[in-house]
Amino acid sequence: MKLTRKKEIVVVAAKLFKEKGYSAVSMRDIAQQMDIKAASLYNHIKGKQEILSSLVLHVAEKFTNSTQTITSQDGTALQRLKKLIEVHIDITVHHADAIAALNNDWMHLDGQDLLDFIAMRDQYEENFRSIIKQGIQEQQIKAKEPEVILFSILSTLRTLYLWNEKRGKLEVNVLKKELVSVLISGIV
Amino acid sequence: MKLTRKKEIVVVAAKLFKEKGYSAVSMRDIAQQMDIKAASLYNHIKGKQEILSSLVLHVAEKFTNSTQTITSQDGTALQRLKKLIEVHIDITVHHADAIAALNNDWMHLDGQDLLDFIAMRDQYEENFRSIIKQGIQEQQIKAKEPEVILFSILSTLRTLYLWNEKRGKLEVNVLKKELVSVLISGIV
DNA sequence: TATTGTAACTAACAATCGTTAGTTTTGTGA
DNA sequence: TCACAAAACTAACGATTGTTAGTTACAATA
Repeated sequence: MKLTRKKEIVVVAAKLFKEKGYSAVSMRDIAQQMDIKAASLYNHIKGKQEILSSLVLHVAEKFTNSTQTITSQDGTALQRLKKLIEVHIDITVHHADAIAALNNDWMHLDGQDLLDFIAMRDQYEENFRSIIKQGIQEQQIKAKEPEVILFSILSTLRTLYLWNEKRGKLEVNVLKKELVSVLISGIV
Repeated sequence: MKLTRKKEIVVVAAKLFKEKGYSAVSMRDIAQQMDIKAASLYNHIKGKQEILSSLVLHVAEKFTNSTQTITSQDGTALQRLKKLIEVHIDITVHHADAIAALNNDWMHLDGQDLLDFIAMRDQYEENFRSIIKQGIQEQQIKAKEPEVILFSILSTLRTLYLWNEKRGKLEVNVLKKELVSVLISGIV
């Protein structure tokens, strides 16, 4: 595996991107965090853009593939929705920093990477939307504005990465159970 | 009102910050959008930092004051929660761009501005948390983990600014009603 | 008309940015 | 021990950053 050092860079960069955003983090910042000089980074990566795109596209694929798998399998809308929330939590717990970049820095991708990202994001949303519409049609889900439901669940899931640190003692399985309950059944 | 031109700058900057983030927007970008040169901006503002802080602190105060007012008034937890959601929607509709900066660029504040912001944010969250705990105590709200409930509602409200453009045809009052329903009663 | 304040301008500054070229150190396998 | 590749280094580049100094255009007021 020659990839070891490159991955190290990406992981370190992700942590810095999460704190200050892609644009506010310099190559010298990343290098300093690794105790090397900025120029040395270029022995392992092509440039700053490559760090961002490996970071963002990799985790974007995970999300898109997950929704794709779920929508292609059997199940009621509610079963699918529950599965979707759980998968989202799993990915978030393991890739919190990358998700920060996905949420906040995707617009700094360029060229084909940007197009690819947008395509994946749209497909992800569309899969999510279809599950909700299916649920409304099957009368498992209230006939509210589908976009309001989509938005409120999606916002919560997307921001989960911020909250993961403070999660602390809360077990992942407890979090899954509670969040599924809150998002689906409400709080009253 | 000598403030006219300054406010113009802040408004223009806010729109740019929303698209690319504070760090990726240069003073020359802002100036170009106003059809003047970058140096001319300094006839009206002290620097880039001042743009950010007027933007962020102003709207942060609105939020903190709102929750403060609500928690100081009479009402059940659910009534307060409903009011909180509605107020949040109102502020978001009128200050979407500033909220983008508040969400994504607050960490680029410096000195006292940063401390003030964090204090307001903490106070806001604490007010929110106390309402939920009150609701659980009064058995109006399910005895779930308070932090999970707080987090899921707060995430949705904080990300609302992103969704405000796509809201389009949806009336504000309809949005309020639907969102209150979804966040409190769930979707089933 | 003369004056004054506002708001624009040009030009330039030091600092920092991502990146490249060329060189030296380091570790590994023959 | 020697050779080679991996990975670090120094030095520097052109571009861009936020900002300052000094000057000019223009409108309102006295």
